[in-house]
Amino acid sequence: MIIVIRALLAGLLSLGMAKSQRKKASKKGLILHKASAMFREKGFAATSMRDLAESVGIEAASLYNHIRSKNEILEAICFDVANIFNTNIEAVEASNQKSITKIDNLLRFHIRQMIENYEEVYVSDREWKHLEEPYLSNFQTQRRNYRKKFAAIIEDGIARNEIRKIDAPTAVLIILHAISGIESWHRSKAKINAEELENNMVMIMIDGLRKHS
Amino acid sequence: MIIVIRALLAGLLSLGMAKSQRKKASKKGLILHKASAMFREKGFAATSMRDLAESVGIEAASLYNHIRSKNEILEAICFDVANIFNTNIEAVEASNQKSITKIDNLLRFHIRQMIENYEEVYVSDREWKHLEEPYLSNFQTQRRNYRKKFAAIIEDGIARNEIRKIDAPTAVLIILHAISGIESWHRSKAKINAEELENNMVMIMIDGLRKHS
DNA sequence: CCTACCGATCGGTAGG
DNA sequence: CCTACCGATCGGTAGG
Repeated sequence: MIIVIRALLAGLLSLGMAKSQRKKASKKGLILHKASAMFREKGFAATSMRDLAESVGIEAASLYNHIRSKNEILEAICFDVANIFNTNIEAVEASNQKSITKIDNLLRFHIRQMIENYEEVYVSDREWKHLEEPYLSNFQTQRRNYRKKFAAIIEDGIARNEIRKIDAPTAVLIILHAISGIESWHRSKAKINAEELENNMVMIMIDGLRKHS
Repeated sequence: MIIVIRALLAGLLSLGMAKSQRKKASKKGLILHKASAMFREKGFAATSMRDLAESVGIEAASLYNHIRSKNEILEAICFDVANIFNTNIEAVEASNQKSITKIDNLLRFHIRQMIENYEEVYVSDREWKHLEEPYLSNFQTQRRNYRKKFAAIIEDGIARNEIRKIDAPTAVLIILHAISGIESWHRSKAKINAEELENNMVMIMIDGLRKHS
């Protein structure tokens, strides 16, 4: 239990740190960050340990002084990100806010994570299929639980008459995937800035496209 | 030009056919369909030609009597899907409907394609990064153009006062990614049926989550 | 952290 | 469509 909390805090801290700090913190941290960038760019399966070693600036064999295997790298990335989101949704759940505000908060947290912690969040979202057992099942369970919590908040909002009558799991699906669209924004040199992007996304998701005149 | 039109029609026809028909049509068709399923499940890079051959029921070497290379398979899948969506958006563009109706149509077309033609659409959306030049650049250009056309329809809706004042490219980003969320629905044995899913998605995207009482 | 190297597997070809 | 096989590259280890 203590170990879980420590791992969670470590994850929060390392991902909250500025990039330079995170990199300098340890060689392992540098490896994880370089790996995130390469896994996002080329995919986990298409990234070789030799590719990764080159971007870190050492020989492939030397990587194994810091990590046990290629899969361990993916595990570290995926579970760090999962911990961050789990911690946040628990805080939001526990707060005494209106449902629509809770959703607004979750939305903005997701968007900011996607912008500030881009490579890791992206990899966690798209490459987790390459995890091996028992990590794969563990991750899938966490994912399912997160969505259930999110859906419960929406259901609650419907019951309180703050949110229109929709299928909550479908709404969660849409929201989570919509946010992953920031990937394209991130890559396209952003015509609009991060704040505008966030406000636009929240507005579209919460109030929709149609103008109610 | 004639070749382009033929390829386009062939794509439309083969993807419009029932699965049994498509499979029987040719061994190449069977290979493409099995490849779509495997590329979706494991990713392009993690799928070997030996895996694919086994699922088709022949030896790996025999695949090369029907296709030229592993990459050619990905090209066939990606460009078939791209053609289908390009053809549709051109038809929608040319129609004389209200902007909000055009968007509704595009949304429903995407959702239906994602449901009926799941493996291929998914692969085209997530695995195109593994295309090689010049196909990669060609595909990216088609993608960019599609989004521009979609954004132009939204801009038009804003100008006509049918759509609220939002950043159109951001809206396109959200919409396209939101729809790819159907992947999760598809895999999760659907608590709600396809029609309900479609209506829920359209309602959420067009009118938002918040209830305007 | 490196050199040297392992067995396994990859995409693909030759020849029938 | 198969058997037999190619060179290249993979993740990872031994030993220093």
